[in-house]
Amino acid sequence: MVDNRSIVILRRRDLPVDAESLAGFLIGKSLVCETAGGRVSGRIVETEAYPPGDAAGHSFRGLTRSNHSLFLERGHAYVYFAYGSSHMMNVSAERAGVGAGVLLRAVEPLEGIPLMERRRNTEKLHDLCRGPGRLTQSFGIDRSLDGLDLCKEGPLWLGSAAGPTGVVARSVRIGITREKERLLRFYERGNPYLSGPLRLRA
DNA sequence: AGTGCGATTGACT
DNA sequence: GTCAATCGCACTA
Repeated sequence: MVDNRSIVILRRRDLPVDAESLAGFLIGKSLVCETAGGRVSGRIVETEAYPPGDAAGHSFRGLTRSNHSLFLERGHAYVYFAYGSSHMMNVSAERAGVGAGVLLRAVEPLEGIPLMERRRNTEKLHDLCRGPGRLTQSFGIDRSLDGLDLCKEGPLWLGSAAGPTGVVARSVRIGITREKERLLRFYERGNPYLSGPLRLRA
């Protein structure tokens, strides 16, 4: 069972200074969004690392107007808009000036489920936060939160684990064409709220 | 100024 | 399982 009162903001010094380590570290931790609409939160159950020099990463071609948040000190939000329909959220993952991120791919809904249902226009618990575009929709995350410090009080922050974390497994990343063989996707084994094909959930 | 392409989703066979 | 919608951005000229 989950106890919301035990969730506290993660301190930056607790975050590993490395995309791959951070991606594993974030499994089981909390994501909390508090806006005018209300408070929603969930348990991070699936992430992907996009380390420095990774040809699949958005920082690969260097600093640009839209990807600058990836180059912020670890623990900042990088939010971008893809396919004309979906926002995706990353956590910047290295020291300042180095471009790297951890993509949040799935979250287990905890608080604010009715609000998530309205934003997603479905009452299927499974489909609320399963997938990078879906979880940002449920949480109300868009480009206005790009660059936000997630280790600080504010509308969006990272919290400690609200309960025990299961076995963390890894696999290839989903939906990319370059460096597709690298095992940089992390997930809580067997969790029912994971995205991706069944064979990548066990 | 024009072009091509996604770290996806939802609808459909 | 397949497939099209959709648009911001980087790249070419």
